[in-house]
Amino acid sequence: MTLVRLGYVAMSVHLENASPSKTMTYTRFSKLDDRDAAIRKLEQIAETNLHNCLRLLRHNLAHDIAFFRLSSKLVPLATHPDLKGWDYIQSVQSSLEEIQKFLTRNTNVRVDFHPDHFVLLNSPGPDVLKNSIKSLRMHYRLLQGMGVNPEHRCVLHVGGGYGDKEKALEQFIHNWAFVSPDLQSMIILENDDKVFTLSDTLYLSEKLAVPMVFDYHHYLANHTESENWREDWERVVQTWDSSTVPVKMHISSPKSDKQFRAHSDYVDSAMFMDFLREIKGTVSQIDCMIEAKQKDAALFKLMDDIQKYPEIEIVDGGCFHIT
DNA sequence: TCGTGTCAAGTCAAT
DNA sequence: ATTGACTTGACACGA
Repeated sequence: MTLVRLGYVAMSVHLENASPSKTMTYTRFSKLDDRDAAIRKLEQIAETNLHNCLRLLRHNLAHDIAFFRLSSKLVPLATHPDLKGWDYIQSVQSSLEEIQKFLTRNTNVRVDFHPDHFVLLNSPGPDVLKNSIKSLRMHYRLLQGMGVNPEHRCVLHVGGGYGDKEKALEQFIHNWAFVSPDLQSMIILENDDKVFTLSDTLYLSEKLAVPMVFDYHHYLANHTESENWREDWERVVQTWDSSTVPVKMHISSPKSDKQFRAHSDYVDSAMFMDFLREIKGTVSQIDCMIEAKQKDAALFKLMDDIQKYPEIEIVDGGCFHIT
């Protein structure tokens, strides 16, 4: 028997006016004459985002959803070079504490981050690496501010291929040494849909002792003939052995045959069931992050779709057993 | 209030 | 060498 919890990404299609990603672009910021007022505006936006984030967590609680990806755009321009010295954490301290209170009361809730795709740890460019580390530091501070243990809370892809995949993998290992241990401990790695397959990512995960997030959709889009995810599944699970959080994976469905890599509105329940039948019993618990255009609506629909299967025993709105 | 264009980021394919 | 696609949500602006 395996306990499965479903989660969704950053924003709700049901909760209105609750964006956690409101922003101000640098172009607009730089056009404002009063810099102090502009920074106060940024702080207001950040507070609104964090407040909406808390509203989303409450919405999730009301629907028994205990797994959630936080937006990486909570604090606009936090890592911009022109805002060096801005103590953005201090400015949103009270909002972070509100979230901390919520998470302290609801210790079963798992939150994590997936930084935008320009956070690249295997880049051969020193500036790209430096900016990536800066962004990771922001994620780390936000987690700390929310009272969340940052360990294994941040999903990254391996990065760019740079025309030589083997070299790019070794570049990751090389660059890893420049990432401080506290940031290293925050990271988990995911196979991607164009360059780094399950095997590639597993290689890094095992070498660097970083848990691996298996993305089934990416696997379908990007794997070699010799690869069969079932053969590697035990190794994926083992990368989580020393973690304090359960095994995590990503679930999504192709938009179409033509746009196979793009995310569909909803998750195909038959495909999901096929997957679950293969892995049931191999782990006691697995958290599945649903990456679908319809966000929480896709989660609700999937819960609804799978209840008809006899091996599924619904626990609550976002959680079930498979036997 | 609706649709269209712009904004950020880095990589990569195309020209 | 430069440009545009890719991706995604939000904002600016004009109708």
